[in-house]
Amino acid sequence: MQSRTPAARPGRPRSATADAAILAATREALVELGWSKLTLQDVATRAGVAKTTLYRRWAGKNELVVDAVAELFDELRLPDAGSLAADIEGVVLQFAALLDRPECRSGLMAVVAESTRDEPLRERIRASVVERQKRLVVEGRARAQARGELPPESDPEETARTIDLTFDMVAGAVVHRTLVSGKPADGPWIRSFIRVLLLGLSAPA
Amino acid sequence: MQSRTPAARPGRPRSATADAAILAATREALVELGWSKLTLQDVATRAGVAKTTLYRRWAGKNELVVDAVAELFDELRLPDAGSLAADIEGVVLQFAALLDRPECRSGLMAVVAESTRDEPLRERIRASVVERQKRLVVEGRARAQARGELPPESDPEETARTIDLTFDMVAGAVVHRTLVSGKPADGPWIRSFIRVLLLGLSAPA
DNA sequence: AGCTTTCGCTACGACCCGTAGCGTAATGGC
DNA sequence: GCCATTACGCTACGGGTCGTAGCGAAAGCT
Repeated sequence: MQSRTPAARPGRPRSATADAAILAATREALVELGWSKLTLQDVATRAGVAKTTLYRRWAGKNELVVDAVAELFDELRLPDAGSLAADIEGVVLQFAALLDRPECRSGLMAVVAESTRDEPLRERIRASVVERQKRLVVEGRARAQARGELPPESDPEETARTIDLTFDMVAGAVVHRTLVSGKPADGPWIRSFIRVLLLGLSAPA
Repeated sequence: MQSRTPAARPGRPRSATADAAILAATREALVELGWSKLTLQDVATRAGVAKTTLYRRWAGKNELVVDAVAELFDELRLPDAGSLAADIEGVVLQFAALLDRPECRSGLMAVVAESTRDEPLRERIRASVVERQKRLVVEGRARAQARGELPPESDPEETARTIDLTFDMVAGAVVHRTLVSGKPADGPWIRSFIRVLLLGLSAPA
């Protein structure tokens, strides 16, 4: 994602091993210390590299944590469970498991908070974390429409709005349940959530 | 909320004026600096008090910011607009306006992130911010059931679960839309959100 | 008055930040 | 193989914040 110049430059290339060690050390420090007490000094020591190496690759703590957390979201997959409700349940279970990991809990919300006053950081989060999640919504929605479980749409703008709305409702509810209410997004909760999402609050129990 | 001892202690009482000045200065610093660059040094100077006074009243930055932000949530009211959809729209509009204020954006998410590794802080947020919002859901739900817009429930445990779910879905969606997706929770968005919330995604357009 | 608590002020050691400079290691171009 | 170029480890630095301690003065309660 850095650019289209994989190795066009002369000179000694950057160590990919160091990159992986630094990101792993960052997650380790997030687990033990949390975001606010995490220092680049400490991360460098854990990773076995010099502090200056960190500053050569990342602008600061925020960018480093975004990259470290973003790797976790690579694991998200959309299972084909046969029905829309089952597909959503599968994805949300994975998402809830991610939010259960301490390196994700403390890191993700912190950088989102920072991104409210840092537009480049917001864009970095959008590209490496949010977009990866939203793609699952797009695929799941396409499948459901093909199965006739969701009403089709013709207007592309209306479709984009519906996808955005669905994404904000699903991700927002799970995040709020987990991090604000502080209760687990487990199977029973997810199923009642999906019922409301698909049928609405007005539907009888 | 501190205890049942309003002025039972002898000696010089704490200055209520200083309290208000400190909380206002905290919000001002949040707007100008954001959470991560906010220092208690700076807040004390803005408020015209000594730094040591801050440490006598608050354990640290997190607790101070929670109290400063919590005051903003006092403004939330549940208007009686005649229908459930209109009531929700009124509340969500207020909530979106709150999240539009920079002192709220940067402060609220940051302390929520911190609360993932600080149980007392989580409880402080729950009591002074979350509970205040949830009460709006409880009232709105009661009104809607009285009007016959929502199915009644007999099991009190089931009722509590439904209220929690509704709260997480509403607050989560608005927060995610505003802070993660970075788009405004304006009138059109709110109305399409309410449609899905009440009728579900399966409902035809 | 006398007691108690708060307040402003100063000072302190500890820590982290972000950068600079140096010598050395590793690679690509010739 | 040689050289230019870049990455790396290391050390050191000024500047800033943290959280605490100690002091004398101020302000309220009884």
